[in-house]
Amino acid sequence: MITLLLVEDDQDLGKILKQYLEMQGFRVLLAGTGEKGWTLFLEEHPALCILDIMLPGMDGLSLGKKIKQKNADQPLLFLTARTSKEDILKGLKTGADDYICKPFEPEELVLRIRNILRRTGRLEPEALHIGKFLFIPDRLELSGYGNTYRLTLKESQLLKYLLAHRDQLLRREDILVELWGENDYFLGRSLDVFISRIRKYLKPGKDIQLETIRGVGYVLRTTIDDPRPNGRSSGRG
Amino acid sequence: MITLLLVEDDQDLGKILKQYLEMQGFRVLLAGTGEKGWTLFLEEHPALCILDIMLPGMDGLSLGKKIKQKNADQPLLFLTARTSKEDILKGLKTGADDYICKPFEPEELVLRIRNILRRTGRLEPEALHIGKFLFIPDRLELSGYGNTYRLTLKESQLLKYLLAHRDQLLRREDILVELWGENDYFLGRSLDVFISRIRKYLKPGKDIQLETIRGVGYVLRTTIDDPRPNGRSSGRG
DNA sequence: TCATTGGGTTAATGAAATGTTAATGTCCGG
DNA sequence: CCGGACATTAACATTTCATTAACCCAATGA
Repeated sequence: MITLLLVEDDQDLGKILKQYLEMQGFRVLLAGTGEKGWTLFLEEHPALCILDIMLPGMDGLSLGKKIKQKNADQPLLFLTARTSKEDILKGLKTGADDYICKPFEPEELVLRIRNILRRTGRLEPEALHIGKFLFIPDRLELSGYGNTYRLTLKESQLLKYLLAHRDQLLRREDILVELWGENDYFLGRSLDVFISRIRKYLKPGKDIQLETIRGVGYVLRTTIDDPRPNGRSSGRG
Repeated sequence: MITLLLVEDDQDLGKILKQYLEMQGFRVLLAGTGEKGWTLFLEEHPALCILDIMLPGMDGLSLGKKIKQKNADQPLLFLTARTSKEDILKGLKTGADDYICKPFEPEELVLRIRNILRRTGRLEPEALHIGKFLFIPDRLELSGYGNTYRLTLKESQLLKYLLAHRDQLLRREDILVELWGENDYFLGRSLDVFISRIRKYLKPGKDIQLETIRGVGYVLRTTIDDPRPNGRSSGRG
């Protein structure tokens, strides 16, 4: 199991984050001060340190510097208030590490954590098969038939969602709510555009059908992954 | 039948919710503490866990975390009070999960429950038997005698309506009002067309008659009403 | 028997849904 | 301020499918 070190002096925030991250399958060490964080770092060698910048005593940046001196490759992720000085933010950006401004969505935090872990080779990227394609959502990469496409974020999200529900009839409304958060006419057209693009990518895969169910939504079917003996005839003669 | 686990320490609220959800056709396990909830989760593998965050002893988040560790795909729905940490709790919405703030309308809760179950594919699609055919309205699929037909939305709605009233004499007018919202001469002809199509689909089923009652309407009769070829073992998990 | 009426069936039609490509807007880093 | 990347919106093309029309037969009743 992957161990994270979280150094955060706000008790409530710290506990909630800890629980949330644990729910996502990480092991989380929580420290309330920079000093405690340093000790835990030495003892446990966490895969990633998440450091709040504003800390009583040793602040997050100092702790980060100390950690880097001990282990230059140690991945760090800083939590910072939005009001921080621009130069600090710049400094954080240019370094090899990531940072995230409070207040943030835990979802986003988890995304960044996974990204860092993957970049630094501590987490295997999720790889999904679609017929003869290989899709790595975290890298926004779809490869197969001699090509590798770099998908955009939305393309990737849509493909992932379709794939997570293969052979299910997905109502347009559900897709819209899941990916866009709401459902109106123009978003609907947007969905059409993305469906179109995904079809273009998947075109070489003759065993993959992204079918339209008029008035309802879409179904993604793959023959290779779900080999059914036979007997699917079209409805209309 | 779909099983839900509800962990809620408020006895009254718990009972009311349980009854309401049972009225909606769910099987509901009610636990008053996190510990009891954990036991029930292990024993019953519910399709969805509904967890109050504020619980004596093991709180909802901790329980959720424990459940996720056991089964990362387990859908969760949190009940939460509208507190200062609202912005953080907002982040609990991730993937299969959702949250709802107290106080809430039971209808809204049911809506969210159904959404999650549908998204995660745990809501068994309604499957209806017609002679030797199997009809799944949610998928617009009618299969039997070696074929699977993809029905259109209207075809599907009509078939569903007929089936819901098998062996009853359905007046043309009633069908029209139910499916089209009104009743005029041309809609009547439209109905004729759809009846014709449905008869075509059902043709191989000699034990199925969609009879015309001239001047009144139709009756759908099936000789084999409740097909139990090898006992009723639910093919799904 | 024929006349009449309700319904059956098939094909043509047109509106709405969707597909597709291009233009526009927006954000972000330099 | 500019340029690139990308989502969104617009504009136009295409497809699907309910409706409508047309023509048929079957039942009813005088």
